[in-house]
Amino acid sequence: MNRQELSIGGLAEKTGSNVQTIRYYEQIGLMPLPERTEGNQRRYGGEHVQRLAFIRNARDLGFSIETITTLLDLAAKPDRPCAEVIDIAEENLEVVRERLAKLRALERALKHLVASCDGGRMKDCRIIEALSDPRR
Amino acid sequence: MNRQELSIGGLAEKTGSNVQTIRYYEQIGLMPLPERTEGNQRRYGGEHVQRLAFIRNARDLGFSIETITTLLDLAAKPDRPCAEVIDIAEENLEVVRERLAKLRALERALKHLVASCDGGRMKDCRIIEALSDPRR
DNA sequence: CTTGAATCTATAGTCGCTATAGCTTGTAGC
DNA sequence: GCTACAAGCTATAGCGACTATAGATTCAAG
Repeated sequence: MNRQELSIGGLAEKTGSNVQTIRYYEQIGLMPLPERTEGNQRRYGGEHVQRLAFIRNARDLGFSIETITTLLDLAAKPDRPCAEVIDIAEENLEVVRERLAKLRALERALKHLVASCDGGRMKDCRIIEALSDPRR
Repeated sequence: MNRQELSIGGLAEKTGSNVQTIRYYEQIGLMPLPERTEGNQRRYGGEHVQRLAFIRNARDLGFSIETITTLLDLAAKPDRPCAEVIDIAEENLEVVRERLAKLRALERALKHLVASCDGGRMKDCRIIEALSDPRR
């Protein structure tokens, strides 16, 4: 009772994942094939739990699936320098910062838009007007 | 020479859009069907230009296509009160703010992650370690 | 044994686009 | 009128990361 004992639902619960997502990850090769019962049900052990935790942690931090694949490959090589991992994390941080900048600009524009209209009829609506502005 | 005179490429250029996107908008019903030449090419006039400008402006502000459909419907009713438009814009602003909060948290986590590793071997890599933390 | 929940595979959908293949039309230049 | 090339057309599939559903099987509890 310490080998592959988790059903897919059990694994999902343990890692805050979704059953469908786990199947999806298996399909795309991100999660290795698990053992199966005679009834063809998946059974997972500690290594799968760990790997899925890694994946979900990385997803939560905004790493793409492709990047996670790379990170997992790198993590499997204990004697390599971890400079590459640092690079990847830094790139990701940069992307997040760019997204933040864009969202901030968007917030500003929306705030301004909302403030520009004081109610009334649709034909005088400043929001509709602003949205109707010609482009370029 | 002032009726429907713009080709789809012309419309795309005038509104900073993409030909494919315009066709997509037509397919999902967001853009009305235009007139056609004998050779079956689309030809657009001022009303289409205006409508597409509205759509792109709204998309730029993060409104979903569904919401834009609603806004367009509302805009077509000049005597209605524009309270609904204000509500929609405010909701959208709220969504943007939530996304901002999430991204800020993400930036913080990533910043911390990047700072936690000072190079070395993969087996001592603090980033990999952090990603390997158990869930929940 | 029965029942109901969980599991399975296959397939399609979500959101908002974007790309491509193969064919036709339009336009400019000769 | 012919040629060449760009732009147009429809149909279909793909992108990224999931998510849902249908119909069938397995599992576990009573």
